[in-house]
Parts: sequence; C-alpha cells; structure tokens
Amino acid sequence: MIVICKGWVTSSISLSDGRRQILAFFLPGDIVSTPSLFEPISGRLIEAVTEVTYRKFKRSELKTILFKNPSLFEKVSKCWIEEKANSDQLALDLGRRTADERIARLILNLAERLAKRGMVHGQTLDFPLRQRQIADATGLTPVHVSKVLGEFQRADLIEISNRSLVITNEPALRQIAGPK
Amino acid sequence: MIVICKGWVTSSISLSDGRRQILAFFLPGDIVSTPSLFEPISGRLIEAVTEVTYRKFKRSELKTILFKNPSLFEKVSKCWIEEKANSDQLALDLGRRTADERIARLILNLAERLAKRGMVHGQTLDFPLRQRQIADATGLTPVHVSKVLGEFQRADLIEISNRSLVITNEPALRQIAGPK
DNA sequence: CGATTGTTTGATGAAAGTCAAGTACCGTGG
DNA sequence: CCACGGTACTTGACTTTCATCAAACAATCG
Repeated sequence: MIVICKGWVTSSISLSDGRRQILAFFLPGDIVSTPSLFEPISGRLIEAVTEVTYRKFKRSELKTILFKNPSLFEKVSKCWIEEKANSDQLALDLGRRTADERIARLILNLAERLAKRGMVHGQTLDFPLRQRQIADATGLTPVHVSKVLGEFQRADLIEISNRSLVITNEPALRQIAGPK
Repeated sequence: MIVICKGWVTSSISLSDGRRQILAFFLPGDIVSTPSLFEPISGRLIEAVTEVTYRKFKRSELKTILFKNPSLFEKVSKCWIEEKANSDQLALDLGRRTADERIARLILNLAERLAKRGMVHGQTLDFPLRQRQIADATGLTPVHVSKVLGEFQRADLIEISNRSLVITNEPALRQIAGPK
C-alpha cells in the first residue's frame, strides 16, 4: 500500500489496441488504491505525472495493525465507500456528460481537492497534466481537449500557463460543469 | 445488506436534469452493493428490472459475525476487489469504447454471468431488459440502442424475442466486442 | 378496446473524432 | 549560447458517430 507524499500520480487501464482510460488522479496524502490494501490488484497501471515521493507500507504489517485496532475498520470502510462514490461519479461523467462538462468538472474537482490540502493560492494551482492525460481521464481525444481548453481560456474562465492554472471565473465554470 | 434470490436488479445514479447512468445489474446470488455492507450508501437508486425476491441482513449482525470469523475478511476483501474491477471496466467501456462494442460486451457479460449460475440453456437466456435500460447502462440513447440491436439481429449475431435472447454467433459477437 | 409504454425507422443535426500542417516548448549536445 | 530533434499544443478542414426529432407500428395491460 502506497501513500503519496509529494507529486501527482495516475491509475489507468488500457486495451490491447492502446486505448487508455485514467481512473483516478492521486494527490499528496492520498492512498493509492484502497482495494489493494490487502491484496495486489492486477491490470492497473500506476504512473507518475510529476516527480513523486511516497511511503510504502507492507501488507502484512497493515493486517496485524488493523486486527489489533478493529475501530480502524470504520476508517477503511469509509475510505472504500468514498472510492466507490468516485468510481460511480466517473461512470456518470463518462456515460452521460458532454465534453465541456467533463473537463470543467475535472478542473473543479482537482482544484477542490488541492484546496483541502492548502495547495491553492488565491485561485491559482499547480496543474502538471498534459492534455493527453486530460483526454485519457475524460474519454476524449487530445485534440478535442485542446479545443475545449482554448475556448475556456478565450471565455476567461481559466488561464493556463507554466503548468499552473487560475480559475478566473469559478461561477461560470461551475455553470458549464452542469447539474450535480 | 441485500442478496438477490430471484430476478434482476439495477443500481444507478442520476443528475437533476434526468440523465441517468446504470452502474450495475445484479443477478440472483449477487450481493447488492458491497460498500453498503457496513454503512448505508447515498445517491444510488436500486430498482427491480423484473419481479424480485431477496434476503436482507442486518448490518449489526453482519458486523458481529465478521468479527467472530476474521477469515471472512478475506472474502469481503475479494468481493470488494471484484466490484472495483467492474467499476473500472465500466469506466473503460464508457470512456473508450464505441456503441457497438459496449452493447456487445453488455450482452456477453450478462450471458457469462448467467451461465455461471446455470441460467443459460443452449445459447438462450432470459433477457428482461428494456432498451431504455440498456441505453442507461451503456451511456447511449434508446434510439441508438434499437438501431444497434437491429443490426446485430439482421447480421444473425443474436435473436431477441419474448424477453429472451439467443446468441447465434458468439465468435462474431466477441469480435465486435473488441479487444480485451 | 383504448391508453400507455416500448420499439423501429428515416431524416436531420450536433458533438466529437481524424487528419494534417504549422507553431511553440524543451532538453541535449556541440 | 545556439542548433537540433522530439514532444506537446493549436488550428482548420473534413468525417464519423451518435443524438434528436418525429412518425408509425407493436406490445401490454387495465
């Protein structure tokens, strides 16, 4: 089991013909894949987006710790439910939302998570993602991602430069992100 | 916690404007939503596709049983991992596969699960789904689902009638379902 | 049997994909 | 410091896939 200390990480699956879907971004403090707490998980590719530092825990140790403190199961269960909720939202986004909505939501979602960690200054946040990664996370093509991000910037909703992003008009961006 | 004894059940989430995504179909023997083993889960709608019979377990009882038999945690953990794997596949399907692939895979997937339960006779299986439900599971419109199913039938891949489905050309259907 | 709900079909449109060319942005080695 | 090569991003023309709309037809059920 791995906990991110610094940097961004993705988890993804791909088809043999190269199509790829990013399932989640992990930020500092996140546990990489709760289901793999007890057992390894196959078919998923964990990749660094940026330079990363992390801590690794032995599964065997975890088990003994957990069984000594049954109250921790509450925590694990919470974690699990949260992760399931994220998966479900992802399915809803990919199945039922437009490209604009998906991209707007990805940005807002990351901003929110970074804010919780005190990693947003004003409305500015580190944004190390390549457009190819945004595409793989939203089920779109890099070309289309470029067009949408271009529109967002021309509409003064966001500004991207130097791997950092400013949300210049959050209400409007939320508007585009669509109903909850 | 609920276990299906007879019939089909869906779990779904929706947006306030009515867009809906079906997250899973539960068949006889399935546990409805493992994450809800310990805690209730919100925002999800559980619906019967057919007449359903089920068994209900009290969460409190479950907990005591589990803590008396720690070996059961292995089972729970397996179940959890399986469910996560399904979520991930769903994301991949919705994000990266074409309409034909999604529908072919849905059919094959259900057939496989029913087969495990001895509920397929020859190549014939009960198929109570409405096209609207197939649409909500695959992120498509009912109209498009109708067209694709029509093509599949005209190409003699499947036959649908009276809420039952025959896979008449499984290899070809797998072909359409695309790479794994 | 009428009313409702589900399915089929065709015409049309919109969203997103593909292709291709050009530009900007690095990192490396000279 | 600059030139080179590679990757990433942008843009426009064009295509494909799927959605929308609408009408007809079928099935289901009180």
